[in-house]
Amino acid sequence: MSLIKKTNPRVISIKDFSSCSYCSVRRLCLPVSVDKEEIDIIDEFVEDRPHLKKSEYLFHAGDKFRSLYAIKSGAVKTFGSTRDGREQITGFHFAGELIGLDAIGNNMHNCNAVALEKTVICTMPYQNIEGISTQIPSIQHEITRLMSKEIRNDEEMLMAMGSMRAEQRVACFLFNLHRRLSTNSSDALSIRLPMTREEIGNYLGLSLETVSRRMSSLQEDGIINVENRLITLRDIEALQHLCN
Amino acid sequence: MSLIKKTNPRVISIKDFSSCSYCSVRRLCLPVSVDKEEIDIIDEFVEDRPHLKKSEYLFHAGDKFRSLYAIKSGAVKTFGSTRDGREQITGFHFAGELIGLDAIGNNMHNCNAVALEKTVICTMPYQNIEGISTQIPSIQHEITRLMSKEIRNDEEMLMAMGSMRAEQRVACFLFNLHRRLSTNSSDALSIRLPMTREEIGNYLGLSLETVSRRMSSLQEDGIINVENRLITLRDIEALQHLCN
DNA sequence: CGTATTTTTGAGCGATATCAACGGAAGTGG
DNA sequence: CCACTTCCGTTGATATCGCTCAAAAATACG
Repeated sequence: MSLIKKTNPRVISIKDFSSCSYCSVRRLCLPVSVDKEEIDIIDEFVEDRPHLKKSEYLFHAGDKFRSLYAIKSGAVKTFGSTRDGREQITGFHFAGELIGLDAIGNNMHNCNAVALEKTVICTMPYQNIEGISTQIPSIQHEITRLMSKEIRNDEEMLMAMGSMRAEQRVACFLFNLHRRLSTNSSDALSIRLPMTREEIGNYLGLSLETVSRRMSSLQEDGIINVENRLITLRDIEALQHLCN
Repeated sequence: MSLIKKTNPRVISIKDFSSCSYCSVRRLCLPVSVDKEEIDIIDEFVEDRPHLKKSEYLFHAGDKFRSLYAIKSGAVKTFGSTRDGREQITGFHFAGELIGLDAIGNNMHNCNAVALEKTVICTMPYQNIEGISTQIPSIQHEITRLMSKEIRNDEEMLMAMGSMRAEQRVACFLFNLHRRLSTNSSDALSIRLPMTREEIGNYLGLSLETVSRRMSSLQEDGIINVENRLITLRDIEALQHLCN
């Protein structure tokens, strides 16, 4: 491939810009601990990169598990449905994050995944991943690491839900977003929320009104600025302190 | 090993009764999808089987991650500490269940694990597991499956915490125990709780008084019987219905 | 048998949910 | 680009669930 690149850079550059090598979130994604040549192998097993519009489903609960999905850009929510029809959001996911790991266990997706905004997805068929793992052992290790991290995240969230009051939950939620959206090069001091207050409340176990009220009080305390969906962090120390 | 067994059965039988082959929870544990000869290999990498008394630690948060632990008998709680010193329980674990999976990611235990009663543990050094995975590929797959299952569990719990009222949470908690403690051969209609009301409340995000009250009301409704720590399920249908 | 721990039950209070109304933003179709 | 509609966010008033405090009963433990 790199050979072709030299001889015909114009055509190839189109593929390149969607490839892992040129992906802006590569350092957060599966090929994190993989060297240059190996990325091409990973690239090959990325099946396609569908563009989702807002509210489009990536997968439904009950779907057969075929692939893991990496978010190239945009944002996704995952949620289950209670029998009485209401949805319960279990996570928000951003660029560089992998979803579908919870489906490996029983070969079936256990939640729904919906784009919160225009989103680009890298589809990675799990069979290919398992095959590739023999060639690149670090991939298996990386998957294990990511799963372990997800368990940790969920359990952190459980701890929060068990012991925190509304204001703490909201603060914790925002601080968590801050951490996840910050990169080596930039601190995410302004966050444009891709989800509604209702979705935040659903996720945090609060009513949408309480989310709104607690955001207002965090603003009054000079910790954040709220301007519709644009949240500006004014005192990160204080925010972090609320999270313990 | 099976050779020695024939020549000197008396000595070996002692080892056997603690070995995986003879373990009563084998079908729930790591060697679930492994055939006879392979079990001996697994047996070999089980380092030791410490007996924990009530309140003894299996590991502390911050400990270097060395091993996964399977519970042979007894019960364990895992919990983290908030900065203000209180503990937040993230899970209860019973015979046949594996703990420590969340530590693989950052090579460090992220929570504490304490025996709730007399408990026997199988210590499985992770290095050995990784090594053995090349010999028994199904082991790696099994670990992945178990991690995925834990993610699913945690997310189910998150859904519960986000949307359920106190009575539902308690009902859900009991039904979950029922499922986990039931085996092919027996339905766990009577459950002897190894944890206090306070620990249940901590786990469910409720006060110990509320746990007690909601158990009483479930009893009044004829759904369960409460006799100190012995819970008898009288109407499992109704219990399950509350969980939704 | 006595002490400590755990559990139950009651009373009052506080945090958060629910209900309601309004204003603003965003999307839609002309 | 504007008018219309729908969705979203804020704020206020009231209701309710679950917490805290308190005390006593039941159980476990040495």
